[in-house]
Amino acid sequence: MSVRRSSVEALLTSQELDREVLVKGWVRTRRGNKYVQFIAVNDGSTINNLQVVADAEKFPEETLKDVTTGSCVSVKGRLVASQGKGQTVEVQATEIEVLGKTDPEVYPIQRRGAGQQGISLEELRKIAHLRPRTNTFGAVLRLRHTLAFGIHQYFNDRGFFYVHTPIITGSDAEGAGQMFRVTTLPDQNPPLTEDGKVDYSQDFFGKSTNLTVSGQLEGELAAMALGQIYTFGPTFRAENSNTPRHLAEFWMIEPEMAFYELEDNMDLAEDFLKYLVRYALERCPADLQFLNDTYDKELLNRLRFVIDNDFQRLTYTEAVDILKSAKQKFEFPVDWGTDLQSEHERYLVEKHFKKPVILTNYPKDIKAFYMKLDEDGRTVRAMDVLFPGIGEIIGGSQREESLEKLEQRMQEMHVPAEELWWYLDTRRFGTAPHAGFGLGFERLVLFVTGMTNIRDVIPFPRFPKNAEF
RNA sequence: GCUUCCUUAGCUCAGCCGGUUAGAGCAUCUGACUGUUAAUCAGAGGGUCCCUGGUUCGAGCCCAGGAGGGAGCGCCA
Repeated sequence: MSVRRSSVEALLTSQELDREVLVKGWVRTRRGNKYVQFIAVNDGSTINNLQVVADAEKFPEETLKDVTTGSCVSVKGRLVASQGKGQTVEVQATEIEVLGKTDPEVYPIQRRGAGQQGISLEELRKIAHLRPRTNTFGAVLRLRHTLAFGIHQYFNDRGFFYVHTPIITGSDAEGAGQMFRVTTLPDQNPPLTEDGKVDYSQDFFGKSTNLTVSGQLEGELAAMALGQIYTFGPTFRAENSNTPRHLAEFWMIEPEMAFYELEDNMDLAEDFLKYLVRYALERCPADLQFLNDTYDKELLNRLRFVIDNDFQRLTYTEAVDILKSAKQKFEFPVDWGTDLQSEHERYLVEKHFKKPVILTNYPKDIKAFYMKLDEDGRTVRAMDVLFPGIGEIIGGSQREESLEKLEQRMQEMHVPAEELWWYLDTRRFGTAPHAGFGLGFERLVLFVTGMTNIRDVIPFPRFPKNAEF
């Protein structure tokens, strides 16, 4: 009778010993002597490896020769209590088949030796197709999955509906940055209009189209019918941003809620982030422990701290006062009316309050047209959630529900109202107070994994001058 | 886009004031060892010193330009 394949995770946590098992995975290391060989096998189900023990005499020399770091093997054997000290169980192999060989002279991911640093994260970026086979990227990708799943879990449990907003958009008025053009017109000699410009009326959609920079405007449409919704999809920014916190292609979560005001929005954002951190701690303890031990000894403490403490809430105006009376000297001056610099945000989060901060009620001139004006007419009901190390993780606001005020803001900020006639219709027909925010998914993964470069928390990062793989 | 730093073996890095044939650890290969744990021990192979040009009797090292990468800043999530 044939034995079903077990995952490494299932075998390592199994209470049923002394039974026949089948396991398949990739070889991390092999060591031993001419009599006994130890093969560390990993199949991605867990960060931990399964130790396969092979009596060298029972296997042809050619077989064991091909069991090299990076090769793929299928092993049948007996799951037994380990005689060695490093693990509780191991597999005594009876059959080993090499499913895929690896030339160790060429395979770039080799184990590192004692006291060695090993391959760097920068080097691994050049081999992004193989880096999931490392402990680090296995841990990061499992955490990424877990967080994505947790997001759906959170919203589904609370009656939010998942809405798919378009990835190709016909409006370039969203104002969230440079966009990538989508076209099927030929690169050579595209059709031109009479005044010599490219004639997009002959393009696929009959107009100029781009990749989305945000699903928010469409999300608002859905919220004004379904009540509370969220989007979770890819987002594209053609900005030439060269930092460890920006990608040209990233994933964003954008909840939008009818009848929510700014306070409700903040409550949701804070509860949501705490839920996700807790979710990751509960589901991925081994991966987080590895990241904590390997990269950042404060990671687990920081995650627990976020769960256990209220976020500090204050207005932009209060923040400016704190910064102005701060003893620290800033490279850029603090002035009411100008946007805060990274150094200012970092001071508030990392030095002054030493906890996540929610800044609200920014001056209207530095925020988007759709944010609701405060009574005083100077500020808007915006909120930014600032986290240590990564800065703005969430940006959101209560939306302007008054048609007249919204139209006036659009005029002031030169947003073409005719292009957004459909957006304005929500204010024209049964408008309601509503609010929402955007969470950068990779920034969340950055925070939870303790990685320091956003290019290391997405499988295949897209950034200026880089679209390999 | 701006500022700044970096680029030497598969990887992580040394390389003196510009001076013969460019080094180490790990990895890889060969051998030894009957239970290893980032195995150990012995040996071997492995280099377009990022590219182009210049200065010099002589350049890994100095100069100029270019490419790639990191970090900081801007833009933002």
